[in-house]
Amino acid sequence: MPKTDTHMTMRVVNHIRNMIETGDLQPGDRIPPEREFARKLRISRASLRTGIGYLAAMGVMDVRHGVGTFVAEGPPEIGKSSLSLLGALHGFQSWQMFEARRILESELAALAAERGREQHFASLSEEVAEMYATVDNPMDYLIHDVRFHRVIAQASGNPILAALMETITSALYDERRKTVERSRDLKESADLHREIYRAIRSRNAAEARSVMRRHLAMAQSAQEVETAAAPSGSNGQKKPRRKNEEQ
Amino acid sequence: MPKTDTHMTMRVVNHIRNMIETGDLQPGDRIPPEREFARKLRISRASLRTGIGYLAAMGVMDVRHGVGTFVAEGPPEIGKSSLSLLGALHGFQSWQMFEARRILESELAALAAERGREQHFASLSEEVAEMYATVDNPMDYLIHDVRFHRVIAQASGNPILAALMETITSALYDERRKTVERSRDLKESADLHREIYRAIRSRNAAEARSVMRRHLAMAQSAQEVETAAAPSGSNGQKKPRRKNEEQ
DNA sequence: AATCCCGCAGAGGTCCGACCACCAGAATAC
DNA sequence: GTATTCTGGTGGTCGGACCTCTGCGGGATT
Repeated sequence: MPKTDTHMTMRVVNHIRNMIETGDLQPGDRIPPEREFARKLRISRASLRTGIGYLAAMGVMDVRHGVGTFVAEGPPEIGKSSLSLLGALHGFQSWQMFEARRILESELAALAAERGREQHFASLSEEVAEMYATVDNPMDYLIHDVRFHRVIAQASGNPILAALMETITSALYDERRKTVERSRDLKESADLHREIYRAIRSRNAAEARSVMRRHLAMAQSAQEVETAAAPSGSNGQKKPRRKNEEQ
Repeated sequence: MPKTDTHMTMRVVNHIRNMIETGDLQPGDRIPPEREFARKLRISRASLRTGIGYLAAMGVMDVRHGVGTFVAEGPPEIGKSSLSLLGALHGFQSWQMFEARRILESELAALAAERGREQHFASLSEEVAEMYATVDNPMDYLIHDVRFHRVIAQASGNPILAALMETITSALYDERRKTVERSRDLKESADLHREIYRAIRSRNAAEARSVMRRHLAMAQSAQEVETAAAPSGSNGQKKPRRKNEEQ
């Protein structure tokens, strides 16, 4: 992709990329209004917009109608929405997502045990408490469940891994939301989370990794059962016709 | 962000997403010409283009000037170029990328040992041979190095993990290309690759994982040395907070 | 004086219609 | 027969008109 040339869109992308790399632009900063910026870059507003659109699609820019265009803030997100699209496109299977998640999160938990700080432990503890408090309300439970895992990702001290995890998790989330109402063993799930929390807090990386693995394996089978019980097959897989393939 | 709402761009994205999910569109298929498609969707060509641009940025569509617009083919790629951008934006550090890579690839190697097929083993063997043949030509060596790892990803049987790995790898690749010329211990590197290959072929998952870890740890320190020897610091962190000015 | 509401200004969103650049295959020239 | 040119179709860029949304300030209301 190292073509600085033609393609207005790349010109815009590279220009902004430059501004970011030199520090002229930082997260939260606002870029000039489209009309003005376009004039400054000597390109049409339309072209500028395609470039901005490109960056926005990647989550690097945040465009707010009627307000302005900003450099994305907050935790980095990688192609969040794209995974589900790619999934539909290439027929990703549910077990593959779980496998990926299992690998990422178990290591994330181990890292969190090694590097986590008091503030993270506090958040984890709080989320666990909330989970116990909402075992009878799957919807609310799910929220704290997600947050718990997100805190672990932060505690790992590796934003890249955290971003990758978020990518997978958000793809699984929609699915999960549809079936969570049928969940039964939330108490058991909460217990496991508590175990994970304890392992991390006591800085026992191996234990944290192991329990996390167990938790996700259980979550996977639970999810499969709940999905199977669902009326219409909502996802998973379809094998229509493929033409030729291979690589 | 599952809103069918206004926003022409989302209308387009959802429409195409639908066509993909129902199987009307498959990898390699071509969508109608912009003018025609826009008419069919009752929107302007500009809006259609915005939506297509969005999908193209995520790697779901492949737009070819003068030819047409196609659904992406080949192995899925997640926000490939985005990671380096996000990296610049959030100050990802080199060690974080290596850590992520180490975690992903070691597990990938283990999976490959469990699920790899004869055809994968053959490719791996071939790449190893090529590596030995190019120990004196870093540039060429690098090509086979990358391919070797890619074959392992394929052999793992999990396209999601493969895509995640590709995301990280491509971000490291640029960096690598700049310093590879100074590499010295390619022979040693080739030996390690050979070890990995053997472990995978003998279906020794634990060994594959372990050697891969060792290999990547070594690659990391080599990279650090080579980078340090470089003239100007190319990455890492920057703190300037200057506004105004530009270009 | 404090509050509420409306309208303005500025930002992004959509559209149109013309024209440019590119690619592939057909028609033509050698 | 091969090389060259032409041509039709497709994406890419342009600019400039008009719409919609948001934030905010000033006037009307209480």
